[in-house]
Amino acid sequence: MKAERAQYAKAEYELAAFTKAIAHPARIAILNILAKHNTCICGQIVDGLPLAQATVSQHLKALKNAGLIKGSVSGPKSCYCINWDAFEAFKLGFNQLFSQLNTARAANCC
Amino acid sequence: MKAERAQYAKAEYELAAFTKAIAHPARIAILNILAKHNTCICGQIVDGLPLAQATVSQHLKALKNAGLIKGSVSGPKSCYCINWDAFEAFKLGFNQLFSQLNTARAANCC
DNA sequence: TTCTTTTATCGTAAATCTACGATTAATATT
DNA sequence: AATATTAATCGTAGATTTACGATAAAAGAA
Repeated sequence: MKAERAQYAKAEYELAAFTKAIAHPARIAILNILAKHNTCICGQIVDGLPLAQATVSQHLKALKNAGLIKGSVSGPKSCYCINWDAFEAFKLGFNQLFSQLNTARAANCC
Repeated sequence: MKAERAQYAKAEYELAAFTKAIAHPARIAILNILAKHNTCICGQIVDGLPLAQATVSQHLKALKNAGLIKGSVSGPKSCYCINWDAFEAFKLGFNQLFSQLNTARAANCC
């Protein structure tokens, strides 16, 4: 792999990180579960997924690292919920990047 | 790896596929270039990226496979442009999945 | 204290991704 | 026809991701 010798724009890195975090059906399913509850839920996530507990924990970690969910662990229980602010930030970044959408579209396109 | 024994919702697969396609700064940079031109551009993409031609071609292929860009190859030249319809579809799916955003947010959250 | 429950972490195997140089393919150009 | 240009494809090395079982940790219940 190339030694990351050149760069992209900051916004590009950020959007890539965000989309990478949700680029897996299991993680989207987790977000769905959290969104439906719209409150902190403790456990119950593993039950709704076709994955081993360790794997779900791993996915949760990924989502948390990306800032998409918030979680408070207290002893044997963990509570997770969606970090809506992060999603709003993403929405903004996404729209900024592709603001042309819904306005002008190329007519002379393939 | 588990033998994919269980599934997620169709919408979850689709959104995951979409986000996976743009989960890389190089591919977002490509989309940016295309969005700025807002018309078919032939080549010029490699020049704007810190990657080898083969790698860029690979990324273009990924974007095309995901349906995010359209491309017409004619001999030694290739023309690419953004498939805006796909982006609108994504926007829809994304908002569907997280429609709670901007409406009710959990007060009793972590 | 000992057991149970819940979840994170460790170690690891297999799959996928990312990058590259080299080559091939398809046209233009000379 | 021979050469040059442009971009796709091939083969491949190394990194990352994804999944799992096993284990550890943390706290409540017995």
